Amino acid sequence: MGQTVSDRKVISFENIKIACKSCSLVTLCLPMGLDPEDMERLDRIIKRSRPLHRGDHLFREGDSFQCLYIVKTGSVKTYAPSEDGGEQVLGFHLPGELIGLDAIENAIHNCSAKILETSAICEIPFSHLEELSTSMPSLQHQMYRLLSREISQDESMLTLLGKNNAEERLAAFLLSLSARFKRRGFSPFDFYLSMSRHEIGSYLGLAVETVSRLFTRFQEDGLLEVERKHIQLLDLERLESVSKRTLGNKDRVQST
Amino acid sequence: MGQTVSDRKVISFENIKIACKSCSLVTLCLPMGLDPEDMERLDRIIKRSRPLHRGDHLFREGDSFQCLYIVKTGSVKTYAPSEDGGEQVLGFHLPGELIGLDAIENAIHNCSAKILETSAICEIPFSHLEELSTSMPSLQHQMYRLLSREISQDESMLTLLGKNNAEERLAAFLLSLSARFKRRGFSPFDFYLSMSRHEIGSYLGLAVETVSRLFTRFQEDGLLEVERKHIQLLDLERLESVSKRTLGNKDRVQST
DNA sequence: CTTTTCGGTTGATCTGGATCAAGTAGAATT
DNA sequence: AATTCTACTTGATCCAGATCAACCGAAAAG
Repeated sequence: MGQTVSDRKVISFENIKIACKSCSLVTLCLPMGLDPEDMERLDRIIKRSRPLHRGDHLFREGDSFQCLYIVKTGSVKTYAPSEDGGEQVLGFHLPGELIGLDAIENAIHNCSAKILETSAICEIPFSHLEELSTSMPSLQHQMYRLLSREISQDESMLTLLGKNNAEERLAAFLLSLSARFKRRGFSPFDFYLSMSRHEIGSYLGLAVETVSRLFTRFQEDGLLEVERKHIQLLDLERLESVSKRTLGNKDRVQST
Repeated sequence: MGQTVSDRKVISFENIKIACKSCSLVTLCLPMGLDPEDMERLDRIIKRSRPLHRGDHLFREGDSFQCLYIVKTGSVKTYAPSEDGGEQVLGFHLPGELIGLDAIENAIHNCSAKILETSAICEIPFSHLEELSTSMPSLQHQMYRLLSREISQDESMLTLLGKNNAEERLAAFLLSLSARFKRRGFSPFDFYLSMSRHEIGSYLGLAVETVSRLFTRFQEDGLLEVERKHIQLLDLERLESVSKRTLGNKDRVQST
């Protein structure tokens, strides 16, 4: 109990706490680009929880904002619950991705975050982070970049929902996952979907049935192979072309 | 030429340059909450251009990112152009609102910003701002808040596009404008739309014709009075209820 | 003043994807 | 091993909103 987070001489199986500097995500995570000394200072304020399980909440809409969260392993969804029990999925978060940035403004979470599969999560008390960043220009810069990136991503999502039809949306979604897995050293062609069809539909503004039908069609067209949660992308290039035919692009995939 | 921006003893009609401390937007703009001394320091890095006109670009997608922009008077739209000449409108920006936050990450603008009506714009070199914020915790805090707010706004837009039908979207849009005008000391009931029906449609993921028909219907239902760009909201409460009936809400407006 | 242009409106029709309905198969529970 | 339960799939139908088409009227251009 008196032991601080950074004392990790004892490694227990249940409580793996890897410092940033030895974490494989260091090149795409918050500490990216910090010099060793700064990284050490940041490291000291990060808490590493024991693994969380499917269905656990990191936080709920309305909770007071204390920490930012980073996925170390596993995956997390964020969503805006609506009164009638429904939800709008706002994002799926893979290792190295920051969660909770939308809560800084009024210190209240305005979405909920739920674990999709057993995950390790790093927890960063925001007040400490902010304080630290006043004396660490490189950390401040990194925060600006990450916040800005989140805005860019949301904007491209707005474009996707505003202009693209169902098949374009699903293709773009799969390609985005593929690219993100690739950056993390996983196969970009062969992966497991930790989210349900329903959640994919919500994220893309589509009904479950539409998502299901599209998977079937993509498979018939030879674009991919899907069985339950396991998906293999067979033709990234064609998937790419499916994701961005808005008008006039007549090289349709024939399903005969 | 040797005269600095803060020397404004000579006031010319064409070149009105009001310091932040005497600007009416100070309570909702970037310098919000800064103490007088900090505000003065921020003030010195802000450039105030002569008025820009409808159709002028603040920046275009692909431009290198140098400055953030703040609307002082008038209005601006941001949009993502697509190859085929189309565009996705990403936002409409009113006085006090910051433009360009999505460009920080890779120092390239990934959307374009176009003036909707004659507007005065403040220009803030980001490198200076960032530098200043390292020595001004309150400014850094304000930047975090504004970036976070942008994310929240984009997320509620995602929800709007993902879950709400055409009439809910338009009602929500009008209410958002109304609230923002109100905060700025303008009438929340009676204002001019500086954007075209087409731009509203693009922003809301709807066809122009749908927007036009909805205006007509809302008018028939007594919710508002609209003539060309001039709009009067007659019943904010009912508009509110229109904006959030997703399912089951049966108190439909009868158009008889 | 006349003509053109362009933004907006209105009507008619069409369709992508929602909704409704039924069935299937894995995984969890007994 | 039997029984839920839940996620997913597939088919049939429907409808909100897109698209197509025609027209109108304000404002800009000649």
